Amino acid sequence: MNLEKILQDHIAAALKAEFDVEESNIALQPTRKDFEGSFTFVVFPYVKTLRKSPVELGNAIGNYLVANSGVVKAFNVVQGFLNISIADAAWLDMFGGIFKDKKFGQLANKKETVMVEYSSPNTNKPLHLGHLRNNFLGFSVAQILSANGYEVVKANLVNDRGIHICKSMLAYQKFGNGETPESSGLKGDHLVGKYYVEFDKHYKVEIEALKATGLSEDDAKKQAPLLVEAQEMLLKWEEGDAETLALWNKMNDWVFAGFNQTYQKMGVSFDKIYRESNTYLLGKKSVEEGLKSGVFFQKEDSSVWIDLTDEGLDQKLVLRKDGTSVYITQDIGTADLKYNDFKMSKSVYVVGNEQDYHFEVLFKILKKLGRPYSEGTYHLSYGMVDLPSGKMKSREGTVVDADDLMQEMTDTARERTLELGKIDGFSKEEAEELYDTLAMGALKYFLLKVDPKKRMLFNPEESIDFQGNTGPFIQYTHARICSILRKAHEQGIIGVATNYKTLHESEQEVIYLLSEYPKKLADAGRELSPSLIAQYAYDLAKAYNRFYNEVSIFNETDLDAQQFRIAFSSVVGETIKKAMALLGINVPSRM
RNA sequence: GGUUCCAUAGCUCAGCUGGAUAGAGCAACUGCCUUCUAAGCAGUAGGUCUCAGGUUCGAAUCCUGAUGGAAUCACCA
Repeated sequence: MNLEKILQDHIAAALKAEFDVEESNIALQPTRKDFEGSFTFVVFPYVKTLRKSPVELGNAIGNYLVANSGVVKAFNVVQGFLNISIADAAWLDMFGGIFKDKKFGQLANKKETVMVEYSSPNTNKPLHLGHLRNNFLGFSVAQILSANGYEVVKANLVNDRGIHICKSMLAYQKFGNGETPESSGLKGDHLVGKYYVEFDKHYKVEIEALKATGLSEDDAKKQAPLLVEAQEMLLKWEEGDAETLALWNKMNDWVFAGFNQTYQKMGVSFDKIYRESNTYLLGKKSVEEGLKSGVFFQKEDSSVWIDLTDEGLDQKLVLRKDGTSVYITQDIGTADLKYNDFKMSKSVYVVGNEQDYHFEVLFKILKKLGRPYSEGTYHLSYGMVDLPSGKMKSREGTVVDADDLMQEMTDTARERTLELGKIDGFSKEEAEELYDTLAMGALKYFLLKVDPKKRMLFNPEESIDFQGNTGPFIQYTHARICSILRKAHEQGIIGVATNYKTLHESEQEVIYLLSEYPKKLADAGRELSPSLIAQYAYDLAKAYNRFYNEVSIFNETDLDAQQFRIAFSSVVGETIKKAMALLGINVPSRM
């Protein structure tokens, strides 16, 4: 049982015993640094009802705690704030519990399945910085939910068909000259992306030419031969035309090979891949069903709609007049498919906030259709990654490519590491692995430490830091701890938690943070927010570094203190490792 | 124009269901490596929490309005 809970119970008991007040919700907060104490209880709310002064109240509760709780050493009352100091023995007792608990930080099995869908790339261009945020977020949220006791299914719904895919196919057919990843040395996804850009280039020329003949911009866009041809290609694809399918398969294979390489470097993975080429026809049945039950209605031109005006939204099309699907139609069908596959109680869609409206509509439709799983659907809507110049735009060449960025990070990590010159004993492979670990640590931490809901800024002119509130800072702390543990092992010093008596202030602060880990994990799971874990890992590393600087281990003459500090360091190291793993970040044992 | 979201130090970000003198990092400045890894530690400086009202013992946090910014409002996905 943690101290906070013990205190809350005793404060409730104190209120009952001293003032006959029933209070079930006792809110504690960490004591501000400028005051003596660890936890603070605010007594203001009771001043009015009990007609006592804040000081009187604080003293009464404080005295009760010292006399009865068994964990409170002292207290002070400043204005309406009761600051509570915890006895060292109680801290150490709690630490002992954490030290023994091999499964510390793994919450109880919830016996529920959650799906986290993330990544969801288009197979017509390579991944960029925005996708990195998406992938890191999705993977991390999956890890966090898993540690919260859920069975997690990581899903990826790949958008591998549609007019945009045909655009790159067409451009390749016309201008590709049989280029392959092998012949050009270009990664598959980049090669395909090149032809997507190529399409746009020629398309624009055609539009200008048509405009010169007097057509309006809109008409020119619709009538440009390349676009018409792409649309014809899409029809052929849907009809199953062999030649078109062969090209589609070939180019998709290239893209998937490229993506897999990128996913591997990113360190993300999936349990289930859905492809839109297999799901795009789903949902039509649901529309028919909804039409019968009156959830949808049909207009004169026979297109099908849903009226969401009573929900503060608009009317929304769910089936075209020619009977073909729109985006949301297949999403309805895919939602059913996923549920049939996994029967999950929650389904998280990690998709950018530009699609807020889409998901609002989708979830309302699922609810109106009476889907049993609709209550568990959640759009994890994350903010865009902006550049100083604003939004990334592929047409203006301002897109930050994922592969390039990861490579640059690795180069920077190599440079920094070699400058510091601390890895003399490393083999070439070990060194490369370290650069990779540090590079991805810096990048992932940078993207995950920010609240997912908020948009964030990335400045390509400034390299991502390796110092301060960063991934490498936390990784460094872990490496330091490993170094201590190696030395302790050499000297035959064993970690023992029980015999130590008097805590250094920095030790107490770290124990407090350790005890908060399960709560932080639960918070992060509830909020689906890796940033809470990132912040926690930083605070823990920071507090440990202070201890490291102020307290010696190997010069300590008291054996009990020494053994405690070894136990203590190993728990901090393990906790840092676990927290970072929740972010998808590895920690090195030397750097 | 309608809807939704955002605004905290020069810059990038924290700030939990309202609590004390609003916190980190970067950048600037000052100390600390003959001692467990200085990718570290300690310190200085930096704020009208966009603005104006309101709610109350108490507001960066809740409410209203204004200003500035973003997203979205396709028979695109």
